[in-house]
Amino acid sequence: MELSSRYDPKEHEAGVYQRWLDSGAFTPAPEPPPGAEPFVIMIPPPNVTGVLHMGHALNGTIQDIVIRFRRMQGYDALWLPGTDHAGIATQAVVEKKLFAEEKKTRQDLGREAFLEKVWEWKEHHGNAILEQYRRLGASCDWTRTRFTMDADLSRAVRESFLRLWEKGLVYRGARLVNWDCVLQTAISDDEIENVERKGKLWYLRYPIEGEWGETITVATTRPETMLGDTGVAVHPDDERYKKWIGKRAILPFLDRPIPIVADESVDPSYGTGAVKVTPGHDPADYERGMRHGLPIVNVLNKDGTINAEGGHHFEGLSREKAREEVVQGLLDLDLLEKIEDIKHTVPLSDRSKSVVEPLVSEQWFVKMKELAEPAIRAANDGSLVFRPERWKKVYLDWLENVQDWCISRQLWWGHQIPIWYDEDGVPAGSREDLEIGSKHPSTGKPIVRQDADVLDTWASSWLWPFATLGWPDATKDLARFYPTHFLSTAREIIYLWVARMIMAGYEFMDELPTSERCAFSVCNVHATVLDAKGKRMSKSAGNGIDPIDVIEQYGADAMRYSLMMLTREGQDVRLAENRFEEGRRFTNKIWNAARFVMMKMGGERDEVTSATATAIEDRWILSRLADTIEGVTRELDGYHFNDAATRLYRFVWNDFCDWYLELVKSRLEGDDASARAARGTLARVLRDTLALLHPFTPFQTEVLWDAMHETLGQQKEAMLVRSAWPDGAGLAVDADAEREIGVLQGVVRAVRNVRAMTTIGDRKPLAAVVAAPRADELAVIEAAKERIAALAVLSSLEAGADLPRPSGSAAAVAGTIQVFVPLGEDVDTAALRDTLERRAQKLRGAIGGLEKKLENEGYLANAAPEVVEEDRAKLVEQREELALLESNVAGL
RNA sequence: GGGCCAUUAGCUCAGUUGGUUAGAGCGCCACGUUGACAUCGUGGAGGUCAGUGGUUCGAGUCCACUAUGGCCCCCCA
Repeated sequence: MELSSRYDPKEHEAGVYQRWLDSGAFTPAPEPPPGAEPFVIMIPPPNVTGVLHMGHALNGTIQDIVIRFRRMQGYDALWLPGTDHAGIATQAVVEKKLFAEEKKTRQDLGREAFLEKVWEWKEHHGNAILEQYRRLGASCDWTRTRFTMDADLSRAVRESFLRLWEKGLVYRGARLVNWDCVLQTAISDDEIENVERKGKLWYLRYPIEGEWGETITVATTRPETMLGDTGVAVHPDDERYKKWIGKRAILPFLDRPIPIVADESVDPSYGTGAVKVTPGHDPADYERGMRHGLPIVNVLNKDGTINAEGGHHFEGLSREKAREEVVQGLLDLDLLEKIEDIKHTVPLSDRSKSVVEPLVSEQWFVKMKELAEPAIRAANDGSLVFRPERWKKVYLDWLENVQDWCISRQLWWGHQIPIWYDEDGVPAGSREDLEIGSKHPSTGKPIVRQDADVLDTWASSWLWPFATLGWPDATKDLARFYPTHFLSTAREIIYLWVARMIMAGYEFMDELPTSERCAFSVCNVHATVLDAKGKRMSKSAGNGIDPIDVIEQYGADAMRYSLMMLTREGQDVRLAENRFEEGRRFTNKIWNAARFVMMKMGGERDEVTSATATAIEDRWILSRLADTIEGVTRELDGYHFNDAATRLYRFVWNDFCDWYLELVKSRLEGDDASARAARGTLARVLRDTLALLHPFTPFQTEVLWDAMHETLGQQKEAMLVRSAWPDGAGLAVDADAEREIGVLQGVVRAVRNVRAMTTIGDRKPLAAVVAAPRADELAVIEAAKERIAALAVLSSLEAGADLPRPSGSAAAVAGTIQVFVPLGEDVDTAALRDTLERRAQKLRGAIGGLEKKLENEGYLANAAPEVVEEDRAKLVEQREELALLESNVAGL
C-alpha cells in the first residue's frame, strides 16, 4: 500500500467506518464468547431535534474510548445508541415549521394529524445526530438503536407508570406548578432558570374593613396577581400589625374582603412586613393559604391572560397589560404608596425563555421520597461511583431534599397518560388502550375519554438502561447486558436524568438482587466545553465550534486526540479552534513514523523480545513499550483518559520517534542479524503502538493496521477494532537499558548544547572527547560510540575515565560526564562564558538550598531516611557538576 | 444565605499521598533539514505558583481568611 507523506483523514474515514459496519464489529456476537464478561454503555440519548455540539463530541469520544478499550480487552462490549423524543423541543420545532410553511397551528390540525406531522419530521430528520456520531467514529451497535417513542419503549413507559400508580406512588392533585404561558404546559422545577433582573417593588394599600381611612400596605413584585389575593399575612409578633390580625382587608377593584392572618413565615423586616397572600400564583403563598384555609383563586388563563376571576376590568388582558392597568388603577384610587427599584430573580422557562407563572392546576405527580432511598444508598455504599467524586455530594443533596415530580405535560408529542375516565371522572389505568364507550373495569360505566396529558420526557429516559434491552419482558439482552457499567454525561442532568435512572433501576428491576439493580456502576461527569474566553458554548450565543467542521478540517482522530489532551477529569476546558492543531500534528507524526517503519521492512526480520534483544536501543524501546502498555492500561482502567493520552504522546513522539528511530536508522540497510533484529523490534513496537492508540485515533490506526499487515506479508487475523489489547508478552522493563540510554542521551544532548550555545551549527562534524570518571558510564559510552557519533554528528569520539581537556575546546556537562568539543576560530567565547556562568549560578543556588536543608536538624530528624539519602546523593552530584562547570568556564 | 470549581510561563493546561533546579503543547528567539514527518529536527529565553496569615524541619501541594472569575442549590413578598 502506498501511503502519502501526509495523513489525509478525508481519504480514509468514511471507508474505514463502512468496513467496520460491514464487518459487524460493533455488534456483540449472538452468543457471548466463553468467559467474556459483558461491558455495557448506554448513550445519553440526544434529542431527536439535536445537532452535535462539542459537548457531544467530547462525551462521545470518552464513551468510544472506553468501549473500544473494553472490546479489545475481550469484554462482550455493547454501546447502545438512540435518541430521545424530547417532548417540548420537538413539538416546538414542528409547530414552528407548520406555521412557517402552512400558517397553521397544531390546534388547526388536531391531535392526530399533528402527531402524524411530528412522526413525519422524525423519520426525515430524526437520525441526523446519530449520523454525526458516526462521523466521530462512535462504535455503537447501530442494530440496537432505540428511540424513546418506539413501540417497545412506549410499552415500558406505560408499564412503569401503571406500576407506580398501582403502588400508590403516582397521584393526581391540584398543585401549584410552574406554567409556561408560551408553550402552555407545566414544566418541572428542573426546567427553570432563575435569572437576575432589574424590577420594581410596588407598595399597595388595602383598606381595612370597617376602619374608615385605615389601610394596610403590602409590597409586591407582581401587582397584577393582587386580583387573586385571598388574604394578607403579617408576623404574629409584629407590633405594628397586631391590632389588625383577625380583621379583614378589602381587595381593591374586586371589593373582596380578605382576612388578615398571622404567619411565622413573614419577615417583618422585608418590605412593609405585611404580605399579600395569593395562593393561586405563588408557591410560598400557596403554603400560607393552606395553613390558614384561604381559598385559591386562579386569575390566569393558560395563555397567561387574565380570566373572569380577575374581574371584568381586567379580563382578557395579557399579564403585562394587566400589570400596567392595575398600577394605574391603584394610582387613581390613591392606593399606590410608592414604587422601589430592586433586583430580583425571575424564573424563566428553559425552553421558551418566557417568565414562568406559578399557577394551580391539576397535574400528575410521582412521590419521590421512597424512590430516592435506594438511590441514596447506592451512592453511599459504593454501588454507584462518581468521577470526579465531588458530584456524589451534588447528587445526594438533591435526592435528600427531593420534591415530588410533576410528571404530566400538556403537550401532544409524548407518551399519553394511560388513564381513562368514565362519565363520572373515575380513573382507570390500563396496559391496553381502552375503547371509548367500553366498560370501565371497576365501575362498569362507559369510558368517555383518555387523559389528554402526556408524560414528561424524563419519564421515558429514566428507563433507558433497561427499557432499551426489552424490559418489561425478560429478554436475553436484558439478562446479558443489565446492569450497565459506565455512564458518561454532562453535569446539567445529574438530577434530571442520572438520579432518576438509578431510582428506576431499583424500582423496576426488582427481580434482581439489590446489589445488581444499580443501573450503572460508574458515572463519569465530563468537562464543560467553554469558548476561548471562558464562556459556555451555546447555540444562542453563537460561540460554538461545530465538531463536524472540525472533523472536516482536522479529521475525527485529531479532534478526538486534542479533546483528550485538553480535558482532564471533568475540569472545564477553554477551547479555541486552533487547539485542534495539536491532534493533527500528532496524528501526522504517527502516520509518518508508521510509514517509515514500513519503508524499512524490505528484508528479513527476526522476532524480538526483551529476553532476546541484544542491541541497547532495542532493549530500551521494548522496555519503554512494556512500561507504556502497563501505564496506558492502568490509566484507562481508572478512566484517566488524559493521562493515558499523554503517556502515548510521550512514548510515540519522544521515545520512539526522537530517539529510537534515530538510533536504529543505520542498522536497517543490510540483512545481517542486527538489521533483522531491528526490523523485528520495529514491527513489534508498531503493532502494539497502533493497538494502544486505537481507542483514541480509531480511523487512522485501522488504516495503518491494514497497511502494516500488507507490508509485513502477514495474514491479518482481524481488523484492529476487533484485535486484542496488547498484553506485554515477551516484554519487560529493563532498568539497565533505561540507564544506559540515559547516559547516551546525556552525551548527545551535551554536544548539541555546545553547538546551540555557539555558532558551530548542527551539521559540522566534530571530534569530541568525553571524560567519564565512572566506569559503568564509560563502558556504556565505549559501547555506544558509533550511535552517539551518528546522533551528535561527530567525526570521532574519544572516551576515557580521565581525559584532559583539549585546548581550544568547550565542555558540556551531563552529570559527572564531561564532553569536550573543539571550538572554531570564530566562536564567541565571551558569550559562551556568560551562558555557562549563568548555569553555574543557578546550580549554586540549588546547592545552597540543599546544603541548608541538610544542615537543618529538624529535617534530618523528621524526614524519611530515604528522602535524606536522596538529597545527600543529589548534593554530591550537583557539587561535582558545578565543579566541572566552573573548570569549563575557567578553561575557556 | 448555603455549596462547588478555578487562579502555576505571553496563551491553554499538567504537577498523584507535602521533600527534583516547578513541567508540557502552542507562541517567541537562535540554529538546522532535497530520503518518515516544515503538520519536521536541535537548543534557548520566559514563572516572587492570585494575596495574606497559619500548620510543618520543609508548602504550588495541607488549614483559615481575602480578592477575582465561573457554576449550582435555596430564598425575599
